[in-house]
Amino acid sequence: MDGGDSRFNKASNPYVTDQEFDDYNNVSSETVAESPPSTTLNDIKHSAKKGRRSIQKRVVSVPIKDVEGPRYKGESAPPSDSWAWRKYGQKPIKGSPYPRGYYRCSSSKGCPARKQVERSHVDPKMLVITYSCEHNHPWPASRNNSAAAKQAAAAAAAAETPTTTMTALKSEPSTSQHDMEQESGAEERFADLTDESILTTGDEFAWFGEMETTSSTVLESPLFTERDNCDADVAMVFPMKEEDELLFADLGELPECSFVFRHQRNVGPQVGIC
DNA sequence: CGACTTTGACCAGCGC
DNA sequence: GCGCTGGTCAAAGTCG
Repeated sequence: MDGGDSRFNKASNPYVTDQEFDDYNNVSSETVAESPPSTTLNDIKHSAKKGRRSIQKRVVSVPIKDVEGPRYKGESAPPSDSWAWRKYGQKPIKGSPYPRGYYRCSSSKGCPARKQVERSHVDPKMLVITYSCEHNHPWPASRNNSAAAKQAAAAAAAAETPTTTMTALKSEPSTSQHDMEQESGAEERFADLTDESILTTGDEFAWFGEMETTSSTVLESPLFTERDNCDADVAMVFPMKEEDELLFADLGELPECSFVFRHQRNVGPQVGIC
């Protein structure tokens, strides 16, 4: 559980607070079907309900600015990615003063993707979003069905020269991150990205090319990383442009940065830094 | 009117 | 086996 510190580095990541770091160490993310319970992770055990499904989880921690939208007066912020999420429950969580909201993907019928949104009890300014999806679940083919996606596309059209930074870490099972980076060339792949670069990482992200001009939008969905299964790992960070902030103002919170953490079998968590 | 949120109840897994 | 807790369901209410 100590690997990945270098990636989850507070020194290099201004948004990683002690609390976040602690949260990461405790509940960062896990693959339920594969998680080696070497430590007593109560939160994980309770939240994962392992054995129920073969699901994978991913924790995204985002800073909160003004998350309270007109319809969202609860403790937790609404989803802020490019997919439609429907809230289906809310529960107070033991040990946390903030309730946890349960959201289900409504971008497409039968989409099993879910996410849990809760404020970090140690840092109320941070929002912890836990994505989960069933293993081998085929993600919806068309993500433009959602209204949010359409608005994102509209924003994309408005953005002339998007400044997009993308950090993608796609791992292969049983490979170290170093090997992974060398093999996948993730860094090299994006090293020479320019403002006009089309962000593509293969078929998995082919759809992303359609949305790559959404510059400012922080896309942080499981849909983002897997289409055919939940094995890929991606951390993406999109700096927010001012004009885009205006465009997205009525969509609720669009955090400037997000961090996608995930444990690998032998790698540890990944982190995207903006 | 449809889509969504809210909220209480119910169910299932886990620890003791 | 029991109690605790998290996750989900479903009815009712709200909003655009």
